[in-house]
Amino acid sequence: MLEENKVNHYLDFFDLAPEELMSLFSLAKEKVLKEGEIYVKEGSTTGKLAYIKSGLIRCFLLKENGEETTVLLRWEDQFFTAYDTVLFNQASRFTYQAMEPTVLLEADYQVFMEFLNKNSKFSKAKDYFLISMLAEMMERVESFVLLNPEERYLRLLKDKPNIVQRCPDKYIATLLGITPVSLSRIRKRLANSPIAVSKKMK
Amino acid sequence: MLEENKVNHYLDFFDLAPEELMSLFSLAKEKVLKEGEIYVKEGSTTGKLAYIKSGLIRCFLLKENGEETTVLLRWEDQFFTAYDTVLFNQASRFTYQAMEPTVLLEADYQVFMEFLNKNSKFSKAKDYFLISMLAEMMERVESFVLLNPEERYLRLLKDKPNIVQRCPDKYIATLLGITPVSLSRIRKRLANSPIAVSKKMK
DNA sequence: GACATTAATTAACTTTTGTTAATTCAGCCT
DNA sequence: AGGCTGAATTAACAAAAGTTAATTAATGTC
Repeated sequence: MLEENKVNHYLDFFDLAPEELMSLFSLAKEKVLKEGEIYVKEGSTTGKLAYIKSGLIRCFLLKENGEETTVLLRWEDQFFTAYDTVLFNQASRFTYQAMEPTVLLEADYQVFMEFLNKNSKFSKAKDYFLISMLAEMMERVESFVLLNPEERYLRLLKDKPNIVQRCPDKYIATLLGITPVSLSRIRKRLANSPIAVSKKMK
Repeated sequence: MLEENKVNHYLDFFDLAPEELMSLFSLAKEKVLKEGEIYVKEGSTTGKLAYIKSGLIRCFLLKENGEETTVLLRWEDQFFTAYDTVLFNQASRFTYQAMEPTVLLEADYQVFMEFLNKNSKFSKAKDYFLISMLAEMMERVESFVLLNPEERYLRLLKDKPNIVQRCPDKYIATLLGITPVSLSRIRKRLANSPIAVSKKMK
């Protein structure tokens, strides 16, 4: 289960009765991951939906040359799925790995969605999470078309400082669409001219 | 209204009765845009949802230096909204402009959503369009973290050749996160070594 | 058809990134 | 403490992208 303050937040925010929220949780089972543990491996076809109670999950793709590219990070209070499995019915091209000790609530995607569809009160919650995810992806697309790598890094630092801290730089680099070497150079540039930082942050 | 084949497709795909689909259309009114016409201007606060019957809409942002960056293209059979207005209740940072003669079906976002929520049969359709949009944004994020500009251009050419054709290169360039000058160079490189093209397309 | 306007290309130059490899740094283990 | 491991930094060079401006091509207008 969730902590009491989160439970109350969801009850209030989505206007649910306690029994309704409980019936949702009854569909999910808890899963504990150690730091570094793989949750979904590339090639997997399990259509699970997971809610992150605590921790940090990294979604990455293994390229032909053996290098990893981090595509997505998900953290506490967010949902995630192996999205090409669930949306396109394909084997997952990505691997999902815990970056920290992580606790998930896991349910079958189809079962969960059908359950949500049966009760219209859940539909608001479903929309909320879908739209949150969509908004986040739009913001990311924006950051790619509007900002250069240095500006993207500064924005990420500003918007999600604790996520940057919890994740090695090499993963942050590929998340930003650049190489770890390049990120290191950007960090050096910024350290040498802190004026530039505040100017760009405005 | 829509053409008959599209109507039939939606009736079938979402398992709706003709009256149900009609009741949806009754919420919307048609709007015709000339080529180049502005549909939503930066700073607008109108929370409309639009379905594109035909045509092509460009969503762009005007930067401080006066340059336009194209953030998003939407075309026939897709929905779109001034998303920062609807999702975050802000004045739109973006302008939405018709690239071609365009016909929209337009409805008030809040009214439309409340209507959809009243009938669970519409919920499948709502999810479908939300998830389609999400999937498209995820694919775009992927293309930014996994591909370089040349590869992004080749992929766009491959996946959406007719959209590339219908839109001036300078808008395609900023959509890919690069400058028009750079896109022109990429096109030249590809023209000079067509072998590279087929290799990269594999 | 000549002119005006805008898009696309080319050129010249600067800045940044990618690549590969070497070096330094930091955490961890026994 | 010493040594191992992987992350981060640095270096050196090649390749690509940004910037500004000039040139060419394409399109529409009178």
